[in-house]
Amino acid sequence: MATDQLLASGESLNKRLAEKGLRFTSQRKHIYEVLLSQRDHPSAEEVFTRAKQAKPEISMATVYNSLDALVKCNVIRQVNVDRGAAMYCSNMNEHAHFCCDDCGKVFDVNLKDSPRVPEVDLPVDFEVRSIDISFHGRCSGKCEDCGQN
Amino acid sequence: MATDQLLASGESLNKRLAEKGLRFTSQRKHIYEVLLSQRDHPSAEEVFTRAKQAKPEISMATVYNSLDALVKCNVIRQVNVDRGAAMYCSNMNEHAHFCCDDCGKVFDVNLKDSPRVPEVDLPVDFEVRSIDISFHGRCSGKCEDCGQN
DNA sequence: ATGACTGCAAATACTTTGCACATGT
DNA sequence: ACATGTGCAAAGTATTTGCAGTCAT
Repeated sequence: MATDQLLASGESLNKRLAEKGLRFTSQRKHIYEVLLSQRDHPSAEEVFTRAKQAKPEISMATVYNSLDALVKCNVIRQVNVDRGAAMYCSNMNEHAHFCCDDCGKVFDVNLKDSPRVPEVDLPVDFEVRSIDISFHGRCSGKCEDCGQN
Repeated sequence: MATDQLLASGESLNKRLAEKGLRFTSQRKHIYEVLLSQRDHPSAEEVFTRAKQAKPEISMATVYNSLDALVKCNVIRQVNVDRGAAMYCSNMNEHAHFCCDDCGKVFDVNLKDSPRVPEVDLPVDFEVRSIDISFHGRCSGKCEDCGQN
C-alpha cells in the first residue's frame, strides 16, 4: 500500500476514533492498515496472524478490542454469515456479501441502482444504524474449491 | 399450538426432509415444534433448554444436528446478527431482521412491496439459495431494556 | 440390512475478562 | 493526571467430533 494512502487513512482514522471518544493507538492504526492492505474478509484470528507479522507483540485481546473500535467508528464492517468466526470487511462502499456455502468464501457484490436498499416497515421509534445484506449459495466456476469447471 | 397444525407441519416436515435425503426423527420433529410454538429467535442453547422440557434425554449435539437439518430442508432459517450464538427463526415468510444493539433483541420486520429484495450484480455462474437482510440499530421505546421511555 | 441419527463426553474454536502496566489526551 | 488501551493468561461461550448403540428406510 502506498505511503500517502497510509498516512491519509491514518489521519482520517484518528479523527474518526476521536469522534466516538476512542483513542488513536498504534495497534488500531496497524490493524486498520492490515485490513486495508488485503481486502478480503479475514476472521479475528486471521487478522491477528497478519498483524503479528509486523507487530509480533500484539495480542488477541487487542485485536478484538481494535476491531470493535474500528467497527464503532465506522471504518470497517463486521460480517456475520454463519456460525463460527465473524469476519471483517474494510470496503465501506454500499455493497452486499455473497457467501459460498460450499467453499466458505465471501465475496463483495454490488447492489444494482434503483432502490438499492430495501425499505421496511419499522416502528417509528426504531433507529437504524446499518444494514447488512448477505446472499448464500454457490460460487462454482469462479472458485477452484467448488470444483466442476 | 393446535394439534392439526402440529400434525400438518409434521407431515410436511417429513416430506421436506426426505427431499433432501434427510431422515424424519422424533427429535427433529420435536425441535421443529418447539420452534413453531414460540416464534422468537432462540439460540441453539435456548432451543436445547426448551426441547428438554418434553424430551429430557435430548442432547446438544442432536439439537445442532436437527437445526442444521431443518435449515437445510428450508423449514427454518439461521440468523447471524453478531459474534456469539446463532439464532433460529421459524418464520419462513419473506422478511428481514432488526437487531437492537442495545438490548440484543431481534425483531422480524416486513419488507415493503415494490422491489422487495435488492438486485445484485453477480457472476452468471453464482447460484443464490437465500438472502438475509438485517438491520442494526436501537429499538428504544418498544423495549423496556432500552430504557428512556 | 444398512446407513443415517442419537446421546454422551471430550475436544476444539471463538470470544471475553481481570489485572498490572503503558500510553493518549 | 487520569481514563483508556495493551498484553498476558485464564475463564467463559459456542460448536464440533468420535464412538457405540439405535432407528428410519
